[in-house]
Amino acid sequence: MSPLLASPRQRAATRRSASPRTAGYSVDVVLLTVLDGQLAAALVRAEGRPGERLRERWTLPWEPGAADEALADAAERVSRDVMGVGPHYLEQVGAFGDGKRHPGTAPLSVAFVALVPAGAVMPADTGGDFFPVNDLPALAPRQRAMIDAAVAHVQQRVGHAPVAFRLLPTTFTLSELQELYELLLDRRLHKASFRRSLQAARIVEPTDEWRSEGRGRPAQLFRYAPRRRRSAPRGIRFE
Amino acid sequence: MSPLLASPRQRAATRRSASPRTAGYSVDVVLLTVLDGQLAAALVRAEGRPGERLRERWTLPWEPGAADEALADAAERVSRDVMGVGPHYLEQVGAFGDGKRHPGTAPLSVAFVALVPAGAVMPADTGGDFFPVNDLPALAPRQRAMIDAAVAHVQQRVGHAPVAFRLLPTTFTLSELQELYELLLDRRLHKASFRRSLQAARIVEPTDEWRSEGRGRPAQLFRYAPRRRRSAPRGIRFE
DNA sequence: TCAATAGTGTCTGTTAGACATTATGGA
DNA sequence: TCCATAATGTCTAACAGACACTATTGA
Repeated sequence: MSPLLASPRQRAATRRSASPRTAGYSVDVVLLTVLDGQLAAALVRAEGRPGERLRERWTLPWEPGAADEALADAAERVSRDVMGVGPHYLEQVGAFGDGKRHPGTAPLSVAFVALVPAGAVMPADTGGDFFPVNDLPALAPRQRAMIDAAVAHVQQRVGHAPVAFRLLPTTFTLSELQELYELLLDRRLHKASFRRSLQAARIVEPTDEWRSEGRGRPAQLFRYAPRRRRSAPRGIRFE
Repeated sequence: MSPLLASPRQRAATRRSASPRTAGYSVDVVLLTVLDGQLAAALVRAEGRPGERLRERWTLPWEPGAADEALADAAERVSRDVMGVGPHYLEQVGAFGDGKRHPGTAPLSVAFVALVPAGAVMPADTGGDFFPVNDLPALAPRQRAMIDAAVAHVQQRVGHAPVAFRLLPTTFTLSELQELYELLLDRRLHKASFRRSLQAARIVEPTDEWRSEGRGRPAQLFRYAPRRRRSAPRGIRFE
């Protein structure tokens, strides 16, 4: 079988089988997207070991770590194997061990979080699917912990990094953007204040397109377009 | 030699020598404190390999990871080996690999940051010292990266976790607290506003002690005493 | 007394949130 | 036409920062 003809799933499975360059850790990627107004994570079918019963089992996409490679390169490859294209946002979440079980035999896993724009489709040959993070199938405990940490990671960065825009298509309405912020922050936001802050921050620009969504006035579409703007934050936040 | 009589340095060195439970990663700890108005990190003398020249070499305190142990437990033990007591604050920074060299042979290192109150003394038998993070001796590239990331980690959390209070003695003046915030945030703060925000947050309480520091009016000493106070942050911060 | 630092009261500009109003489409 | 949603103007309370002032010590 030529590697050029292998599906992403086959390539990943080949890589996961023991190789000489394998080190004692795995690189796991939590691909997050928005689905039906909820955060959802990509899972792929776990390898069925010989003798294992047939119930469907899922796992985070992962591959064994190589001793001489940058962690982020491995994570990007894992992401591309799942979605067909590289992620728009990829960041390390941390290392997980603590004796919790993992599909691989590695004692340690390095988790990454990748963001997938809402509506992006996972190629069929990936053999995976997106699951709402609040309604996940049974997973290895360590992978469950990595998903929780990835979601917390994104929530913590939503005010300091353009994570929300990586979860939206290139154009979007301001209501969609606000709903996403409310989902990530888990609290309601004031519409007028939200738009005032957006305008002051100068990180979106209007397009000349409008979208009519059922009843009501059509909404203008915007795109992410951060402008040079340096403003030291005022005050301190104690917590 | 009985382990009960061994110094922390000897215990750590014994643990670093290859053991059956060793996995393919190391646990490195960046112990930060405040020294002369600057952030400083703890370094210990590197093991002199046979045939190596005599120039003094330094390394972050570390030990090899064990396959069946929680990462944080190893990091706490490393911290205790350096300072004699467990740290008041310990948090994982992330995993570092990327081919950069490390004193050990591990392809991967998990970095932790620990905070040490200003003025705490490192036991003499540790064989280590604190170095200002802006004036470090030669270090393995991976450890240099871990120190940089640890400092950035603390700076990012200063508004959301009580990291500043872990870098101060149990009692302190409000001017000392403000100077520390200014050091961590790298910007000047307004005195009256700083104290108003402190009062509103109710995270310090006055003691009945005062300290006279050379000339000028003596300052009242405060202690960290967070009270139940839930206030959702207002607004969003775009950046 | 002067100098230096701690601590506080008052004023002002900015901004988050409440509220109301207009705009513009579909049913 | 009515209804739903977009978009925006106005008002107010909260708050950050400027400034000035008092308080209390050592030199």
